[in-house]
Amino acid sequence: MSNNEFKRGELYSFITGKASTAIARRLQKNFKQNGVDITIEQWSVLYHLWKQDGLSQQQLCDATFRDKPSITRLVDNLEKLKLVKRVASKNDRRINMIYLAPGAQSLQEQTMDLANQTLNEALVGVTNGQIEIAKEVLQVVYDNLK
Amino acid sequence: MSNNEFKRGELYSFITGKASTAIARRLQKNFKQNGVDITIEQWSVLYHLWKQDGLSQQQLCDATFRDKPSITRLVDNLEKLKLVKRVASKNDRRINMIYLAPGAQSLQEQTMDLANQTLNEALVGVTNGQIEIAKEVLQVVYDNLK
DNA sequence: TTGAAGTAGTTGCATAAACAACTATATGTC
DNA sequence: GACATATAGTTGTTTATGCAACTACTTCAA
Repeated sequence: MSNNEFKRGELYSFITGKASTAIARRLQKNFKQNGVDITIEQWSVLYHLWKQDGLSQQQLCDATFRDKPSITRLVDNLEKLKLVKRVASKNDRRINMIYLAPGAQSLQEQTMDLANQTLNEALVGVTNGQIEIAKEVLQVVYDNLK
Repeated sequence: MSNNEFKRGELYSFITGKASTAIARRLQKNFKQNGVDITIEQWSVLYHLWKQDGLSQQQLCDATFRDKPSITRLVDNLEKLKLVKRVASKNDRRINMIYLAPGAQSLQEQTMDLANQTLNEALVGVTNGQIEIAKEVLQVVYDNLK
């Protein structure tokens, strides 16, 4: 028997990810209350483009841990909102490069502040040491399964 | 400035819950490979009914951290699969009590085993002490936001 | 006892996810 | 060069979520 085996009663919250659901909902609410009309999923795509503009859809799949149809449709919706644009690559005509549109620039600072603020609300009463360990565990879980 | 403030680069995985997404996907895959044809969300409802049969839809909302429309539709689908049944309460005619149907009994042991096995795959290389701290942090986050 | 407020559940709509099947383009090998 | 294989992206279908608006029933208070 593995020494990591969970007692049955403890399974549920790990698998269902209640905490990250709660953070995402709170961030969505904070976006809305501040007049930011995008979804968390759309924001997660913009987040990676703010780090590096001009990624292919496949690179966005890898960065956001989503499959290709999901990114196709998120980019569809972000294009409708005029926050990104698709540009066909000249080297490889299969590839769409995704670039931030002017409207997205103004969202960066505001949404990053709201995200930091939301995490601070979430982490009241948690020490930095505990946060480090939790992050480590979640990273190992992710690496074990990916 | 809060001493819990995250550096920007660390925001993303906490908010998007990559680890719990990965666990849920792996469990879904393990269900499928073993011929268990239900979704993780449906399983999460059954999970609570196995702990206590005969819960109202509202109690399922609280237990699974979902809103009422979500539970209405999950119960709709579980009823179609003949895994649960709705029974109108006689005391309070607003309430549907949800009971496990015979087909659900046989799933309990198998899916619980698969869930434990999935968690063990996920937690390879993580110590019990780290798991305890991670669980604590996630619980505090949840309590801070709910 | 009746009218207001609260609670349980449902329905409609928009967004998103997973999976399979598909098109178009590129690459690598004979 | 031609064909097999791989890669990038799209589309269709089913399931699920969040929010708002709604119905039905219950409770509470004047």
